[in-house]
Amino acid sequence: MLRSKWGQKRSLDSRRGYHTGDLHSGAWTWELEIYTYQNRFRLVRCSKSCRLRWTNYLRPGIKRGNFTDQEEKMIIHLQALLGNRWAAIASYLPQRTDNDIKNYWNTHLKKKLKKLELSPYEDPIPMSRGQWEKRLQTDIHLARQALCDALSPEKPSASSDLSEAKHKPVPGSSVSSKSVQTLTTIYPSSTENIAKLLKGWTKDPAKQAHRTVVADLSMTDSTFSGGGMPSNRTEVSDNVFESLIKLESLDSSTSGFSRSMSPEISHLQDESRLRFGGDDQEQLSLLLNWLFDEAGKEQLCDFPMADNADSF
DNA sequence: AAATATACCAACCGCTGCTAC
DNA sequence: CGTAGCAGCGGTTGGTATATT
Repeated sequence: MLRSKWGQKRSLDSRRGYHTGDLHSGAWTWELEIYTYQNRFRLVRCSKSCRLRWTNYLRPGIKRGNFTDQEEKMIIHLQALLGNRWAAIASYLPQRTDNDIKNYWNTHLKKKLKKLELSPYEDPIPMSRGQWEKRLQTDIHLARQALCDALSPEKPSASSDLSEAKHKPVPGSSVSSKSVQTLTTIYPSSTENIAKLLKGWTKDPAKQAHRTVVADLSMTDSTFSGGGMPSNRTEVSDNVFESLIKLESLDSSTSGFSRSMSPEISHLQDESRLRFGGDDQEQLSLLLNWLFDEAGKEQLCDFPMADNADSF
């Protein structure tokens, strides 16, 4: 029988005398696999299939098997922040492929969350989906506010709101006064990250902006449909910032998360810390222009998410 | 033991963006 | 500027293993 797929299971491969693991450990080339399959089954794979096979299955360093609790939490958290952007989520789990994460989400986590209707943060006290969404939005609000303050030169008392927040923890929010302090400490590096990320954008703002729109339009969020998640360009861009901030916040609180953080992000952080050692305001002003002028239809500081959160 | 249902996940499909020409 | 080729992404499919009846 001519199989239409590479061989579904490792055990099946083994029964055929074909061990992907052997290829891993040896001097593997994907040409070898093409050769093997073509001679064994007389199949001709297109380059796309081969690339996919490589990136999702054969690439060295891919971790297989069950997801750990830590990984599971990260996926849930990142999915909430980034939506179904599996590639982006996978960048924070270097050993897992986007396909793996996507499958795991669709087959396990969706059901799990639906069944339990609990907070993905796994607080000691179970929380309903609505409560969890409210808390998430409040967290995002605080992070957004922090970013706004950090970026706004016209607001000398930049952290006033935040200082207030320190004294008045938002009910239901997981951002305690302690974590707010964490946010305070992570402003600079977050700003730097954003400026760094925008570095590419500044090369061709129109294109990058278009990409963002396209990316957002193609984004669907089954979990949070109608839950106040991003629905336009500005918000989705903000979401990236929020995720950065949030992730850094987590970084401060969970070393495991820090360890598994995307090497790219880590690199950006390191590099930007060096770059922004002085008064490199150019990047910052570009960022501000982008945030407040071009995308000024919806001001960053309007905090629409907060309004939504209040409506719960 | 056989039939059926369910779970899992590698691979497929269609789309978009980038690059080279 | 238009086009072809390629890479990457996310949704979906369908083959297989396992559980249940």
